[in-house]
Amino acid sequence: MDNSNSCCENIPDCCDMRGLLSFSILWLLTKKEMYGQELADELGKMRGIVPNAGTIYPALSELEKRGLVERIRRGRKNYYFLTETGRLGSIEACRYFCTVYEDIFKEYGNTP
Amino acid sequence: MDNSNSCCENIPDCCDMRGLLSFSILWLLTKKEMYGQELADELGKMRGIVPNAGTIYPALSELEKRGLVERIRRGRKNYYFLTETGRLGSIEACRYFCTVYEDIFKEYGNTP
DNA sequence: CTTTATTTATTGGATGTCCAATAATAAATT
DNA sequence: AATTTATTATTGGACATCCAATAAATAAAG
Repeated sequence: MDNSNSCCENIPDCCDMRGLLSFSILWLLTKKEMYGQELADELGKMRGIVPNAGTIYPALSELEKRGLVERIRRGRKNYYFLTETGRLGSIEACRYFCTVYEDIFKEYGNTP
Repeated sequence: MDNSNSCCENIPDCCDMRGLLSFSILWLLTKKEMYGQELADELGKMRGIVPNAGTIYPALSELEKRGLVERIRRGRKNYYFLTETGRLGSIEACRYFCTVYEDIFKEYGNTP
């Protein structure tokens, strides 16, 4: 089984890169509605590791509980999509995120 | 007391923005060596919240234990600086970070 | 020398993220 | 109908990050 990451360089082992899961989910959902596994796969493309079911479903439930996402069932899939609160919240969070890590991106990002 | 953040917009409440503390510390230490409170203040400038002593000192101890930072005492201050491993690790982590969140930065970052 | 301020440090509790393991449900296939 | 596959879901344990509260050690100020 190929465990290499299609998207990014090796995952660093020098420090913990956990966090920002809910943030990333909200951002992905600004692009299109997705069901659980689809979201997990997209997160895998971003980060190089596909989050486990025990990681993603509790996060989705929490976001739903907070009124940031809703779901609709189609066949056996639960499609998640942003509420208006979730969409506004994601924009706010993305702006904050970019301000916080701006300098790191200027230094290491590929800005063509 | 002015608790407003000098650097960034309001901290979002839609999702958890925790994580990446050790990553941020390592990055700050690529700029200059710093003592604990100085690091906490710099993190405050970045993120809008100054991390508590109970947050930052355990993180520094862990980084030291892993051989990523060392410290030298001057007066009552412990100055932390990167080891060679820490410097290389930080670069690796920054590259990974920028790849993972590239699209968010393209969308929300201020790229003049 | 005594007091004050700075800096470092620890404890305890909360929460989010992480995985492995297990299971339940529902659609598709045989 | 029975089996297989896809998808959702939960449990339990680990760890990083977060704060409030408390304290100790050291330098500076009086």
